[in-house]
Amino acid sequence: MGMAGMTSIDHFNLRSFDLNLMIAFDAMMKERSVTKAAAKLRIQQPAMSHNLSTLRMLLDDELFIRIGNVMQPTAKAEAIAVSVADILDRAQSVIQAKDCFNPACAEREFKVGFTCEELLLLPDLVARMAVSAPGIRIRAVRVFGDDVGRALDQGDIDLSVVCFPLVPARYRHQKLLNQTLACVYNPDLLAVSGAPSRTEYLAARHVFIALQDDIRGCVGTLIREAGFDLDIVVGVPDYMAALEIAAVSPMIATMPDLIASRYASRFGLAVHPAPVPIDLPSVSMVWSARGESDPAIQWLRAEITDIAAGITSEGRLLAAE
DNA sequence: GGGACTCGATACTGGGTTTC
DNA sequence: GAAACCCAGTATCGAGTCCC
Repeated sequence: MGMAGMTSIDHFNLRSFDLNLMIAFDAMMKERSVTKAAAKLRIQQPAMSHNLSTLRMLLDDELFIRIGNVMQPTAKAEAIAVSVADILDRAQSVIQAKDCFNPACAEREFKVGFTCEELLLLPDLVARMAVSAPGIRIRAVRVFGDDVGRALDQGDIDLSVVCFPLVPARYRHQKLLNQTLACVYNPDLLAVSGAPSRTEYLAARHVFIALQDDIRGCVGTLIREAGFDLDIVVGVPDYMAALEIAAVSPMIATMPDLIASRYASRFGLAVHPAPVPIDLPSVSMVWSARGESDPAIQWLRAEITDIAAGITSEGRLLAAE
């Protein structure tokens, strides 16, 4: 055994350290299974097991402990995981750096996760690409909560645009847009003149965006937590459906002001600030260390940031009221 | 409780590469 | 060119879990 006597990290240097072990470690952190990590790296399970045992010897730590069917990382594994992922991302970017990203001639598909903000940013992004980056394709993916981090880790998405405030510290993030709460309704169907009073708002029937199980959705839940009990009749999975329902029914649709001010006029709907004191979380962009160093993703981030800045500078219909 | 199944670890082997 | 070494493969075992 060539490494006989090499029992701790004190006894090796980078010259003797197989950097593939870092890839193995990273795969274990992401898959939490020797078999799955092996499949991910396209090697057999014993080879992966051997990699793990080598890592255990070199780092003088169990690194992963089997608990049930899951290989749980130890405190030491957790402590070094972010640094290892960062090193691998940087190495990848160095290797890819010679292919300097040129959007005008690049052929690439980006996978972008959205919780529900694609209507705000995607149309402008696609319009820009049609002119300046015709070889770029965008695949929008629906993501929620913890799925964002998982999808970023596994490379299922290149970056994500989210509207919830909790972003794990290991990911980079940037605030794109502040938003307030708006309500829209068809003035021909709902007996409200001008901006609805709080009494009128609370007395109305409502349609909300409900992306998951609860008919109230995130916004409806915020409103209830603020002490307002609304008669929510319909929960729909997208803004366009809510707008269409509000257009043909005597109902109020409540949604972020940026969506409302952009799309309500197409349905002949009146737009006003929602008369409930709710602070909506801002819209943020989240990406991993890979997105930090990948020139292509850097370009995409810059495009999205620029579009968001344009939306902000256009002025806020509701803020002006 | 016991059998079936899953999954990780270990022993051994063979192919490819490196070193002398 | 032969020996040493490295790496990943197969075969097998044991521990844990699931399900009847």
